[in-house]
Amino acid sequence: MRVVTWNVNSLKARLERVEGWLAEVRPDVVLLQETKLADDAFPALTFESLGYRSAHHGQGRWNGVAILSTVGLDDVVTNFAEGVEPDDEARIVTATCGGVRVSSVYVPNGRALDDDHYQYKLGWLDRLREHLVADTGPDEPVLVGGDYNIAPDDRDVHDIEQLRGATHVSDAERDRLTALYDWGLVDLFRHHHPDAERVFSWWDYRNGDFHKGRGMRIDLLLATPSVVERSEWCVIDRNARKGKQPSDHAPVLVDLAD
DNA sequence: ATGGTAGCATCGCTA
Repeated sequence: MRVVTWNVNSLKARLERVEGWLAEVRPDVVLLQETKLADDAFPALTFESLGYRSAHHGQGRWNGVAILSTVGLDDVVTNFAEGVEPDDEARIVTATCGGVRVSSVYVPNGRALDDDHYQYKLGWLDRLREHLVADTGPDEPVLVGGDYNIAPDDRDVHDIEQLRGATHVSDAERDRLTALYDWGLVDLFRHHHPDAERVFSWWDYRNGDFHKGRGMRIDLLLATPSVVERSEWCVIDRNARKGKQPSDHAPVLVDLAD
């Protein structure tokens, strides 16, 4: 079973590229972020024609997350699970696909450490943990993938000194990530590439950052131990960031043994 | 120190 996460930065602007990539890579489960679509504008029929069932949680204009699956799509939960304060924005959707409880998450950016949006980000990450406690357990097969807008450690950014005092690398954000690890999640890319440095999943459109190798690894596939054990391989498809009208994020892939 | 690009939707916001 091949599972991927990809922040597409507008599914409307990216649909052709996404379709082409799906035809080439043939993932079984696809976690999308930043669809920027209302639910009634989500191209479910397009994906159906490619063999995918889908669940979308959108609001139009901004945010929006989706799950596509060829291996079943059951018990869909939009927003946080029952018992967790719902979020005003469309940033999480959860479903059971091929026996794995998967979530597609789009963690708030944070903007700046002194911005209210940063407090929203920290609170959102607290609620993500509460969601996991309410929805499932670490002994279950769980995979929470998406754009976390956090670089887990200093090897996951191009130049840590330049980023001091910025979001994505602050202690408080990384503490929230650690809380998810403490619950039972493991960073699959880091698990498979313990020594990797400067391998990124996002590059700013500006300043030719992609071509200069200046990015961050902020798109993560986090999984519980039973999924980690089944994982054979985890990569970031940097090629998908190339060419005309790319998303500013590259997809992250994992293959799970049956 | 600033502003650079992209998407959506306006004449600014978000990233």
